[in-house]
Amino acid sequence: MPELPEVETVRRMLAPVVVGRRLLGLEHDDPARYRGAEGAAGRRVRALRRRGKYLIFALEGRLELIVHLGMSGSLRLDEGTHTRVRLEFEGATVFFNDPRRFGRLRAVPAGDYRALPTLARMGPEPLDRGFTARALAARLARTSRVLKTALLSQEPVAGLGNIYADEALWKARLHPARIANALAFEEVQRLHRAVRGVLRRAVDLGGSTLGDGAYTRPDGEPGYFQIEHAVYGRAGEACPRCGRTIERLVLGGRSTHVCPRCQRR
DNA sequence: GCGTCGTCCTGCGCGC
DNA sequence: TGCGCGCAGGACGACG
Repeated sequence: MPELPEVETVRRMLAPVVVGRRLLGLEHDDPARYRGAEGAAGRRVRALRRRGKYLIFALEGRLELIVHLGMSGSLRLDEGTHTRVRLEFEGATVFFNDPRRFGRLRAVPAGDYRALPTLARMGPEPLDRGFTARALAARLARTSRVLKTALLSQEPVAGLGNIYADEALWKARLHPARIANALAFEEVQRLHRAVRGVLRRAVDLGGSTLGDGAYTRPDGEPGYFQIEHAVYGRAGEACPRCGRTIERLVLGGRSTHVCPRCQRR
């Protein structure tokens, strides 16, 4: 499923194709789901940005086309079997492929994210220089949720989904059911390092491509970070750090993977 | 204001 | 082989 590394990979590949080009039109057959996205048509793309898991087409006239890939969405340069939206640019067509229809497209005035509360409340970009352990600690201190749920909310830090939250917590040796505002600063520092390390490495490898959800890059090629997953999707296998069997539990309704020895409550 | 839970949607794997 | 069921997942609105 597309999280920060996958969305960043898409952004890097798509930017040379669309930036500077005019979005001529936008075709879809689901007005309820993609309502308002047509307002983006006719405008030139000034930049293609990413904020957390959101792709932001910055258009002329201070408008933004916001794309969230949901759990199964991809932006492709070839038509797939589940194309939901066709974005016609000058000289190129981009296909929004989304089997499970969890993805969203929306045109909004630049910076006006009232209709997108998660984007409006989004925490700092983890790979930015300004993202420090202190900043993470301050945001974790605001909530009494368990760590896993807190991280998935996008509020302590942007861009983590189920895969990278599990991987980062394992790397930081923190149990996902720990209470966010009860961490020692030294533990927050470990989490801060782990989040950045995991995401940087995943961006370098083009993200994760798993059988289910089947994220691919715009050119149809897979990412390779799944080969390095330590715990996600590996219940029953040996922890790569200590050899203990990895367990699967459910937190906040999401499957969660832990090493019971490395990650103590 | 905060946290939790149900809902959206569809492909896939499993059991019968 | 074929059918039906349950699960997976991110964001968001409803509710307590």
